[in-house]
Amino acid sequence: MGRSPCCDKTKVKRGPWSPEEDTILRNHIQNHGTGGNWIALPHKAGLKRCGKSCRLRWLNYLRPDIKLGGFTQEEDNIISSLYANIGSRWSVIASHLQGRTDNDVKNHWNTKLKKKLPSHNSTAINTNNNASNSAMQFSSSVFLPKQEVDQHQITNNSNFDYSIMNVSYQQQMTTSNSNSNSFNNTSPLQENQSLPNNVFSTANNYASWCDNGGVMDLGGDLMTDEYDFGQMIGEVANFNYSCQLWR
DNA sequence: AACGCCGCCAACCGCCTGCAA
DNA sequence: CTTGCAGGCGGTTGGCGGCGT
Repeated sequence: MGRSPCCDKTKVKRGPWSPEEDTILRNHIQNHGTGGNWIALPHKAGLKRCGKSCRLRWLNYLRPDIKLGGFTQEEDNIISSLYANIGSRWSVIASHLQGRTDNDVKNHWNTKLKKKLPSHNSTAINTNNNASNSAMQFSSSVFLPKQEVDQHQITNNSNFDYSIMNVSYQQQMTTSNSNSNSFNNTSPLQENQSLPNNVFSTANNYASWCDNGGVMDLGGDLMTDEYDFGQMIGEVANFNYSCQLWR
Protein backbone atom coordinates (compact mmCIF):
# COMPACT_ATOMS: atom_id res chain seq x y z
CA MET A 1 0.00 0.00 0.00
CA GLY A 2 1.50 3.28 -1.09
CA ARG A 3 1.67 6.44 0.90
CA SER A 4 -1.15 8.90 0.35
CA PRO A 5 -0.05 12.05 -1.48
CA CYS A 6 0.28 15.28 0.47
CA CYS A 7 -2.22 17.01 -1.81
CA ASP A 8 -4.52 16.36 -4.73
CA LYS A 9 -2.18 16.52 -7.73
CA THR A 10 -5.08 17.16 -10.07
CA LYS A 11 -6.11 20.34 -8.28
CA VAL A 12 -2.74 22.03 -7.84
CA LYS A 13 -0.60 23.85 -10.37
CA ARG A 14 2.74 22.30 -11.13
CA GLY A 15 5.83 23.29 -13.05
CA PRO A 16 7.74 26.57 -13.05
CA TRP A 17 6.58 29.40 -10.81
CA SER A 18 5.33 32.61 -12.41
CA PRO A 19 6.50 36.04 -11.12
CA GLU A 20 2.94 36.63 -9.90
CA GLU A 21 3.00 33.45 -7.82
CA ASP A 22 6.38 34.41 -6.41
CA THR A 23 5.04 37.80 -5.39
CA ILE A 24 1.99 36.29 -3.70
CA LEU A 25 4.05 33.77 -1.78
CA ARG A 26 6.72 36.28 -0.79
CA ASN A 27 4.18 38.85 0.39
CA HIS A 28 2.19 36.30 2.32
CA ILE A 29 5.19 34.94 4.19
CA GLN A 30 6.61 38.38 4.89
CA ASN A 31 3.25 39.56 6.24
CA HIS A 32 2.00 36.45 7.99
CA GLY A 33 4.92 34.05 8.23
CA THR A 34 4.53 30.40 7.35
CA GLY A 35 2.12 29.86 10.21
CA GLY A 36 4.01 26.70 10.99
CA ASN A 37 1.96 24.82 8.44
CA TRP A 38 3.12 24.65 4.86
CA ILE A 39 0.22 22.44 3.81
CA ALA A 40 -2.33 25.10 4.75
CA LEU A 41 -0.26 28.02 3.49
CA PRO A 42 -1.14 27.93 -0.24
CA HIS A 43 -4.86 27.99 0.55
CA LYS A 44 -4.41 30.94 2.92
CA ALA A 45 -2.23 32.77 0.41
CA GLY A 46 -4.57 32.05 -2.47
CA LEU A 47 -2.12 29.90 -4.39
CA LYS A 48 -3.08 26.81 -6.32
CA ARG A 49 0.12 25.07 -5.31
CA CYS A 50 1.07 22.13 -3.17
CA GLY A 51 2.37 23.15 0.27
CA LYS A 52 5.58 21.29 -0.33
CA SER A 53 6.06 23.18 -3.56
CA CYS A 54 5.57 26.48 -1.70
CA ARG A 55 8.08 25.50 0.94
CA LEU A 56 10.65 24.51 -1.67
CA ARG A 57 10.13 27.70 -3.65
CA TRP A 58 10.56 29.83 -0.56
CA LEU A 59 13.57 28.00 0.83
CA ASN A 60 15.43 27.63 -2.45
CA TYR A 61 14.59 30.84 -4.24
CA LEU A 62 12.53 33.49 -2.48
CA ARG A 63 14.18 33.69 0.93
CA PRO A 64 15.78 37.13 1.34
CA ASP A 65 19.12 35.70 2.49
CA ILE A 66 19.61 33.51 -0.54
CA LYS A 67 23.02 33.98 -2.10
CA LEU A 68 22.88 34.02 -5.89
CA GLY A 69 25.71 33.63 -8.34
CA GLY A 70 28.56 31.21 -8.82
CA PHE A 71 30.35 29.35 -6.10
CA THR A 72 33.73 30.62 -4.95
CA GLN A 73 36.83 28.49 -4.75
CA GLU A 74 36.56 28.58 -0.98
CA GLU A 75 33.00 27.31 -1.14
CA ASP A 76 34.12 24.56 -3.50
CA ASN A 77 36.80 23.55 -1.02
CA ILE A 78 34.34 23.42 1.84
CA ILE A 79 31.88 21.34 -0.17
CA SER A 80 34.58 18.94 -1.28
CA SER A 81 35.94 18.60 2.20
CA LEU A 82 32.59 17.99 3.81
CA TYR A 83 31.47 15.63 1.07
CA ALA A 84 34.59 13.56 1.61
CA ASN A 85 33.83 13.58 5.29
CA ILE A 86 30.09 13.07 5.60
CA GLY A 87 28.90 12.15 2.13
CA SER A 88 25.78 13.51 0.49
CA ARG A 89 24.27 15.21 3.51
CA TRP A 90 23.54 18.28 1.47
CA SER A 91 21.59 20.14 4.11
CA VAL A 92 24.48 19.82 6.55
CA ILE A 93 26.97 20.92 3.91
CA ALA A 94 24.75 23.83 2.90
CA SER A 95 24.51 24.95 6.51
CA HIS A 96 28.25 25.69 6.37
CA LEU A 97 27.79 28.01 3.40
CA GLN A 98 26.07 31.30 4.09
CA GLY A 99 23.07 31.80 1.83
CA ARG A 100 23.37 28.51 -0.02
CA THR A 101 20.64 25.90 -0.08
CA ASP A 102 20.94 22.14 -0.10
CA ASN A 103 19.52 22.09 -3.60
CA ASP A 104 22.14 24.61 -4.72
CA VAL A 105 24.97 22.63 -3.23
CA LYS A 106 23.65 19.36 -4.60
CA ASN A 107 23.30 20.76 -8.10
CA HIS A 108 26.72 22.36 -7.95
CA TRP A 109 28.30 19.13 -6.84
CA ASN A 110 26.57 17.04 -9.47
CA THR A 111 27.25 19.40 -12.34
CA LYS A 112 30.68 20.79 -11.50
CA LEU A 113 32.61 19.39 -8.59
CA LYS A 114 31.95 15.72 -9.19
CA LYS A 115 33.56 16.04 -12.60
CA LYS A 116 36.68 17.61 -11.13
CA LEU A 117 37.12 14.69 -8.81
CA PRO A 118 40.21 12.71 -9.79
CA SER A 119 39.28 9.14 -10.63
CA HIS A 120 41.87 7.72 -8.23
CA ASN A 121 40.16 9.56 -5.44
CA SER A 122 36.89 7.76 -5.85
CA THR A 123 37.62 5.21 -3.18
CA ALA A 124 38.42 7.91 -0.67
CA ILE A 125 35.00 9.47 -0.88
CA ASN A 126 32.88 8.03 1.83
CA THR A 127 29.19 7.80 1.98
CA ASN A 128 27.44 6.56 5.04
CA ASN A 129 26.52 3.46 3.07
CA ASN A 130 29.95 1.99 2.66
CA ALA A 131 31.32 2.32 6.14
CA SER A 132 33.34 -0.67 7.16
CA ASN A 133 35.67 -1.73 9.89
CA SER A 134 38.46 0.10 8.16
CA ALA A 135 36.71 3.41 8.65
CA MET A 136 36.67 5.32 11.88
CA GLN A 137 33.14 5.88 12.97
CA PHE A 138 32.46 8.76 15.32
CA SER A 139 29.49 9.29 17.50
CA SER A 140 28.17 11.94 15.13
CA SER A 141 27.92 9.44 12.27
CA VAL A 142 31.01 10.78 10.56
CA PHE A 143 33.06 8.21 8.77
CA LEU A 144 36.72 8.74 8.20
CA PRO A 145 38.74 6.72 5.72
CA LYS A 146 41.45 5.89 8.19
CA GLN A 147 43.51 3.68 5.93
CA GLU A 148 43.33 6.15 3.08
CA VAL A 149 44.43 9.05 5.22
CA ASP A 150 47.04 6.93 6.90
CA GLN A 151 48.49 5.72 3.65
CA HIS A 152 48.42 9.20 2.23
CA GLN A 153 50.24 10.48 5.27
CA ILE A 154 52.98 7.94 4.77
CA THR A 155 53.41 8.21 1.02
CA ASN A 156 53.02 11.95 0.60
CA ASN A 157 54.55 13.28 3.80
CA SER A 158 51.50 15.44 4.31
CA ASN A 159 51.87 18.05 7.01
CA PHE A 160 48.83 16.77 8.79
CA ASP A 161 49.79 15.37 12.16
CA TYR A 162 47.79 12.20 12.30
CA SER A 163 48.79 11.46 15.88
CA ILE A 164 46.36 14.08 17.09
CA MET A 165 43.55 12.09 15.56
CA ASN A 166 44.45 9.00 17.53
CA VAL A 167 44.42 10.91 20.74
CA SER A 168 41.13 12.55 20.01
CA TYR A 169 39.57 9.39 18.70
CA GLN A 170 40.48 7.51 21.85
CA GLN A 171 39.12 10.28 23.97
CA GLN A 172 35.90 10.24 22.07
CA MET A 173 35.50 6.50 22.33
CA THR A 174 36.30 6.50 26.02
CA THR A 175 33.81 9.20 26.69
CA SER A 176 31.03 7.68 24.72
CA ASN A 177 31.60 4.25 26.18
CA SER A 178 31.73 5.35 29.76
CA ASN A 179 28.94 7.84 29.32
CA SER A 180 30.74 10.26 31.58
CA ASN A 181 33.67 12.65 31.70
CA SER A 182 32.60 15.26 29.22
CA PHE A 183 35.37 16.90 27.26
CA ASN A 184 36.76 20.07 28.59
CA ASN A 185 36.91 22.92 26.14
CA THR A 186 40.59 22.71 25.40
CA SER A 187 41.36 22.88 21.74
CA PRO A 188 43.37 19.96 20.40
CA LEU A 189 45.36 22.57 18.53
CA GLN A 190 46.50 24.06 21.76
CA GLU A 191 47.57 20.68 22.96
CA ASN A 192 49.50 19.79 19.84
CA GLN A 193 51.55 22.56 18.34
CA SER A 194 52.54 20.51 15.35
CA LEU A 195 49.22 21.05 13.63
CA PRO A 196 49.50 24.18 11.48
CA ASN A 197 47.34 27.02 12.67
CA ASN A 198 46.06 27.72 9.21
CA VAL A 199 44.73 24.25 8.77
CA PHE A 200 41.28 25.44 9.74
CA SER A 201 41.30 28.71 7.90
CA THR A 202 39.45 27.56 4.83
CA ALA A 203 36.66 25.72 6.51
CA ASN A 204 36.47 28.35 9.25
CA ASN A 205 35.59 25.64 11.69
CA TYR A 206 38.31 26.35 14.17
CA ALA A 207 37.55 30.05 14.06
CA SER A 208 33.89 29.31 14.65
CA TRP A 209 34.78 27.04 17.47
CA CYS A 210 36.87 29.72 19.13
CA ASP A 211 34.30 32.41 18.50
CA ASN A 212 31.63 30.31 20.09
CA GLY A 213 33.65 29.65 23.18
CA GLY A 214 34.28 26.04 22.41
CA VAL A 215 30.88 25.31 20.97
CA MET A 216 30.90 23.75 17.56
CA ASP A 217 27.95 24.41 15.29
CA LEU A 218 27.89 21.82 12.56
CA GLY A 219 24.53 22.45 11.07
CA GLY A 220 22.14 20.13 12.75
CA ASP A 221 24.77 18.83 15.12
CA LEU A 222 25.15 21.62 17.60
CA MET A 223 27.55 20.66 20.32
CA THR A 224 26.89 22.53 23.50
CA ASP A 225 28.52 21.32 26.67
CA GLU A 226 31.25 19.31 25.14
CA TYR A 227 33.45 19.55 22.13
CA ASP A 228 32.93 17.00 19.37
CA PHE A 229 36.52 16.02 18.76
CA GLY A 230 35.66 13.23 16.45
CA GLN A 231 33.72 15.28 13.98
CA MET A 232 36.12 18.17 13.94
CA ILE A 233 39.22 16.06 13.61
CA GLY A 234 37.49 14.09 10.90
CA GLU A 235 36.80 17.28 9.02
CA VAL A 236 40.36 18.47 9.36
CA ALA A 237 41.81 15.19 8.23
CA ASN A 238 39.54 14.91 5.26
CA PHE A 239 39.99 18.53 4.34
CA ASN A 240 43.73 18.09 4.28
CA TYR A 241 43.40 14.81 2.50
CA SER A 242 41.07 16.06 -0.18
CA CYS A 243 43.14 19.20 -0.67
CA GLN A 244 46.20 17.07 -1.27
CA LEU A 245 44.36 14.97 -3.81
CA TRP A 246 42.83 18.03 -5.39
CA ARG A 247 46.20 19.36 -6.50
C1' DA B 1 18.84 28.22 -40.41
C1' DA B 2 17.90 23.80 -38.53
C1' DC B 3 18.93 20.20 -35.78
C1' DG B 4 20.87 17.46 -32.08
C1' DC B 5 23.54 17.14 -28.04
C1' DC B 6 24.70 18.46 -23.54
C1' DG B 7 24.94 21.00 -19.20
C1' DC B 8 22.48 23.44 -15.85
C1' DC B 9 19.08 23.94 -12.47
C1' DA B 10 14.28 24.41 -10.81
C1' DA B 11 11.00 21.42 -9.39
C1' DC B 12 9.05 17.05 -8.28
C1' DC B 13 8.92 12.44 -6.01
C1' DG B 14 8.95 9.51 -2.37
C1' DC B 15 11.16 8.01 1.78
C1' DC B 16 12.45 9.04 6.53
C1' DT B 17 11.88 11.32 10.89
C1' DG B 18 9.80 13.79 14.60
C1' DC B 19 5.92 14.85 17.01
C1' DA B 20 1.29 15.23 18.59
C1' DA B 21 -2.96 12.90 19.48
C1' DC C 1 2.67 2.12 22.32
C1' DT C 2 0.55 3.10 17.93
C1' DT C 3 -0.92 5.88 14.30
C1' DG C 4 -1.22 9.66 11.22
C1' DC C 5 0.42 13.91 9.65
C1' DA C 6 3.68 17.45 8.24
C1' DG C 7 8.32 18.80 7.56
C1' DG C 8 12.83 17.69 5.93
C1' DC C 9 15.79 15.56 2.95
C1' DG C 10 18.30 13.34 -1.01
C1' DG C 11 17.64 11.37 -5.54
C1' DT C 12 15.83 12.14 -9.89
C1' DT C 13 13.57 14.32 -13.74
C1' DG C 14 12.41 17.44 -17.36
C1' DG C 15 12.60 21.92 -19.51
C1' DC C 16 15.43 25.35 -21.24
C1' DG C 17 19.34 27.56 -23.25
C1' DG C 18 23.90 27.39 -25.20
C1' DC C 19 26.89 25.41 -28.39
C1' DG C 20 28.63 22.68 -32.15
C1' DT C 21 27.79 20.62 -36.60
